[in-house]
Amino acid sequence: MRVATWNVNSLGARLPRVTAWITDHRPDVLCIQETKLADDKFPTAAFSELGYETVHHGDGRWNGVAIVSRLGVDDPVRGFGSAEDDHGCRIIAATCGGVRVHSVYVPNGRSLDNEFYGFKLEWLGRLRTMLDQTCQPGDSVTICGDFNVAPDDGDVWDPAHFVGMTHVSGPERAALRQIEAWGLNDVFRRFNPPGVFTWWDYRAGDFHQGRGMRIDLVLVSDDLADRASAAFMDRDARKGQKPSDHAPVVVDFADA
DNA sequence: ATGGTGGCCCGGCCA
Repeated sequence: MRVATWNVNSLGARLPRVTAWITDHRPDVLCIQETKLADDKFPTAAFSELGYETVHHGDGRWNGVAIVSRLGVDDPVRGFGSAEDDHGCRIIAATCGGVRVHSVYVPNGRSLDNEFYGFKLEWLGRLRTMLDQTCQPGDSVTICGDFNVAPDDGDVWDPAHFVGMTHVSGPERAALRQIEAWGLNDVFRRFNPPGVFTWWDYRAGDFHQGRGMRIDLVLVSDDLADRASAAFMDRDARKGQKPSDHAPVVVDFADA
């Protein structure tokens, strides 16, 4: 099974690149973030033509998350599955080939003194609570998406540059560890050294200068972690005309 | 350097 995650920064602007990428890499499941589409504008047909089913959770201009799967999209849940607001369509779940898949777009947080930083920490806490309430230890589970947190200093181009900023702060990293402590593994690092990034600011030539961060993660339960056979970031997808500012992350699993 | 670029959709927000 091949699982991928990609923050496309507007599926409307990126659809040709996304369908071409799917054709080239044939993921079984692709989690998409920042579709920036309302549900009624989601390009279902473009994916069904490629053999994929989809579920989407979006209300228009901001955020929006989707799961694209050729292993089914059973029991979809939009948002946190409760009355709690997910702060603008930032999480969707579905079961794909027996694996409970979550596509997440964690709030950015803006800055440590901004109220949105508090929302970010709350949101990460709610993600852990949702796991406790909807998944059982022993289930096959993955949470894929743009976490807007770099797990450790090897995941940013210059730790000194980020002192006092979001994405690297202690509380964010602690909240991420609390999610992993449910029983999830950041398997990418097993196959890649520090300094392999997934996001580069559009500005100032950051991509070409190597000034990036690894904030797009594929977290998997122990059974999946045991079967992980490869993990890579597709740098080519960040190149060329009209790229997203994120590259896709791909993890392969041997059959059970 | 409070810059820079890109997406939304047309003035300003968001990343």
